[in-house]
Amino acid sequence: MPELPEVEATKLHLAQHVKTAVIQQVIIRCKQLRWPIPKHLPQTLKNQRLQHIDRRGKYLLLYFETGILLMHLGMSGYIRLLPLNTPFKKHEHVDLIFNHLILRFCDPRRFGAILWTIQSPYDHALLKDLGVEPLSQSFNGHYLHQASQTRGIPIKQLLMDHKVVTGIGNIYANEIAYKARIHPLRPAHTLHLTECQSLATASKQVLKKAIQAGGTTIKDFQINDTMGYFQQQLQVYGRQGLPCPRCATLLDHKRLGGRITIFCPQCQH
DNA sequence: AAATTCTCCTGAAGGC
DNA sequence: TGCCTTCAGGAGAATT
Repeated sequence: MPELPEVEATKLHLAQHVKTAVIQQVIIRCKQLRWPIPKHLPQTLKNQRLQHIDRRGKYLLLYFETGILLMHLGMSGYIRLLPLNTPFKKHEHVDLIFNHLILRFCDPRRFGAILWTIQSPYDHALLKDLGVEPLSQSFNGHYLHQASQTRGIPIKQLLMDHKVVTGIGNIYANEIAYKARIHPLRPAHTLHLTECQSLATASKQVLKKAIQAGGTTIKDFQINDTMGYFQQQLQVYGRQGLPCPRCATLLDHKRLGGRITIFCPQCQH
């Protein structure tokens, strides 16, 4: 599912192929995503040039001349760039048709979003309370330690709290805790500064590596809903009951707020 | 304020 | 073979 690395890879992909392109037409085949897609979008976007593409957390920001298109991929969303006149399939809900290709938004489970805003996007209700970017310098051991002090939830859930640090979902939270050798169920306020530093460092390493893997995949236009960009590199996610790659102890798992949490009972403390 | 639960949706997987 | 039921998950909204 798309987390920060997949969204970042998508952003780079779009920047490479559709930046400065002009929209010819917008087709909405299904408008009911997480929220309804604004009805006026085809009319508003027609003939507008895509000026800039950005990312905040898991949100893609497409800057046009009169406003910004906010896109979120939810948990099953993906974007494909296709030749003009490519027939659509099931779940391919929206086409932004440029003069040289189609930007096609697909999302089987429809937890994604496509919204339009004319205000500063960082003042938008969905973005204004987001925490720091995990790859920025602001995200470090001190910051995480500070944020942990008042929280009793498991540290893994804190890593997934987008008001603290944005863009980390279930898969990468598991991977990060594993890499840092921190037990994901540890109450946040029990973590020492050095442990928070390990988590911050591990976060950057895991996410950067995943972005590279995603970028490689996307370059070949292989992007689709079944291919995991980072799947080959996952150490714990989806591997419950299998041996820990570090010490061969069988990986344990627990449900945490509805999310599967996998860890090595031996080498994560 | 912080934590928990509910909600949207579909496809895959498992049980009988 | 086929029809259930369960689950997975992002994250805002509603509750506790």
